[in-house]
Amino acid sequence: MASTAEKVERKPRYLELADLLRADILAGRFDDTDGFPTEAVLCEEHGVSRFTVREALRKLQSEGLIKRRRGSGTMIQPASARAGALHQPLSNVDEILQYARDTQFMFKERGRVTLPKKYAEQAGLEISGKWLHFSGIRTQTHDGLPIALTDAYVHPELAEAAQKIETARSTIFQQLEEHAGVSVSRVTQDIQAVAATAAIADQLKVPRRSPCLRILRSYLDDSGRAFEISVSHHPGHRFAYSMHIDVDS
Amino acid sequence: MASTAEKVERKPRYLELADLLRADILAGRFDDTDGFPTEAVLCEEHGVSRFTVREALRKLQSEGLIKRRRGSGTMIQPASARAGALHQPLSNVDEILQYARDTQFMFKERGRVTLPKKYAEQAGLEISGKWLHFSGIRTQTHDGLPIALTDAYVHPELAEAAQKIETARSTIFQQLEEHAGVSVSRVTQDIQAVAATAAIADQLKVPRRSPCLRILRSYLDDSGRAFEISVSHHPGHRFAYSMHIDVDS
DNA sequence: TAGTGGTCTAGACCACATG
DNA sequence: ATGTGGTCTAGACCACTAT
Repeated sequence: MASTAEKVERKPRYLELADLLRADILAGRFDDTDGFPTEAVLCEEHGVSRFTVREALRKLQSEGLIKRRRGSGTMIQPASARAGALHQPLSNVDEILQYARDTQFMFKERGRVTLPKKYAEQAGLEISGKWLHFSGIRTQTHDGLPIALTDAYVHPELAEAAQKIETARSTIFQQLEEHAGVSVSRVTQDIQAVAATAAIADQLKVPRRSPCLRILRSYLDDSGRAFEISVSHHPGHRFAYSMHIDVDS
Repeated sequence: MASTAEKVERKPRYLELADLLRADILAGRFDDTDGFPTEAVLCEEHGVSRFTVREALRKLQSEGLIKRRRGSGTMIQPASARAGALHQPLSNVDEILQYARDTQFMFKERGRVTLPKKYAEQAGLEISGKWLHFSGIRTQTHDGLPIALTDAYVHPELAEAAQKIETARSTIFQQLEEHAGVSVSRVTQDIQAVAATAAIADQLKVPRRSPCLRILRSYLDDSGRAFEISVSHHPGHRFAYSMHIDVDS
C-alpha cells in the first residue's frame, strides 16, 4: 500500500515547536501584538500538552530568547546591550557551537606531532601518540586585522579520518563528526590571559608581549574522550569574550 | 492548636532531592556500588513521581555532576581534568553565583563616583548619577598571593540601601538582594585580556604591563536594569577561567 | 528481550503578579 | 478575582543499550 501520510518528522515535538517559535521571534512576529503567547494558548494552537510547550519554552529560555515570570507571563528578550562592536557573544552550548559553525577558518595541515605538554596538562590529558596538527588564522572582514590564531590537534585514532579534512570547508570538529563517526558531547574551555610570544605577536599584528586571550578548548565525545583540542589566541585589544547567564531559581 | 507537623520546607521537592543527591555524589557514596540509581529506584526510594526525579537529575546534569544516556543509565561524571591547580570552574548560572556566594571578599567603601566611562560603555549603560563604589582584593589562602582585584559599583537608586552593606560579610549583590529588595535575574560577563596598569600591577604583585584577565560583570534585575557592575582583574599567570558546556541535542 | 532514559498526555494544586 | 508560570502526579509509548 502506498503510504499517503508522510512520516518525515524525526525531531521531538517540543524541538519542532521551539524551532517554529524561534523563527517567529527572530522574524519579529510578536513585536506588534500583545507579546508572546501564553502556555495555554500555545497548547491549543499546536495541539500539544503543556509539557511539550514547556519543554520548547525551556529551550528558548536557555538560548536567551525569552524570559518567563510567574504571574506575569513570557516576554521576548531584547537583543540589546550589544554595545561594544567587537564582541563575540556566546551564551549556551548551541551558541558556542554556532560560533564555530557560522565562521569559517582557513586551516593548513601541519603534519603529526605530539601534543604540546602545557596544553595536554591543562586539558588533563596524558601525552600519547601523534596528533594531527592544523593551524589557521581568522581575520575581521572589514579591516583584515586578525582576531584569532588557532592551533587544533586531532586525536591519533582519528588522524586517519582527519586526513580527509578539507581545509577550506567548515570547522574541524564538524568534519570529524561527519567522517569519523564521533559526536561532540561536551566542550570544556579554559580562558587565560597570556603575553604574546614573538611568533604569535607577529601573526596577530600586535606588539610582542602584549596581552592575549588564550582559549583552550577540548571537544569530548560520549565516552568522555577528548578527540580534538584547540588553542586560540586573540588580541586583547580587539577581542572580548562575552556571555550571559540566566538565573533560573 | 499546636501544630505538630512541621511545615518548614519551602524549597520544591526536586531541589531538595537534587541537594540530597549532590551531597551523596560529592561524598563519593555511589563510587563503591553499582553506580548511580535508576529513575525508577529514586522514585520509589523518595516517594516522588518520575517528573520530580527527572527535574532533580536535570539540575545535577546542568551542574556537570552526572551524565545520562538512554539505554545505559546515569553515570557520575568524574571530577577529572582538574589538572591545573588554580582553576576557577564555572559552568552554569548557579555555579557563577556559587563562585560569588562561597567566597568572601574584604571590601572597602570608596564613596560615590560616576561610573567609569569605559566600563559603562562596555556594559551598554548610559552614564547617570553617582554610583557607590567598593573595591576589594582576594588572595589565595595558601600563599597569600592575590588572584583578584575587584571594583564594584552599585546603582544610584540603591546607593542608600548599599550604605548598610557590611564589608566583611557576603558579596555585595547578595546583600543587595537582602536589603534593597532586588534579585539577580541575569548576569552578563565580558572577558578580555588587558595589560596591568601600574596601580593594578602593584596590588596584584605582578610586573607592570603583564597580562591580566579582566572580567566585567553586570548584575541585572527582573526589569533588565543593571543594579551592580563589577570589574575584576586577575593575574594571567595564576588564574584561569574554566567552564564546561554540555551538548544537549 | 529487558531495562534504561527520552518524550508526551491529561489532569491537579500552588505562588505570584496584575487588574 | 483572574490568569500566569512553577511544581507535581500517574500513567503511557518509544528509542536506545545491553545481555
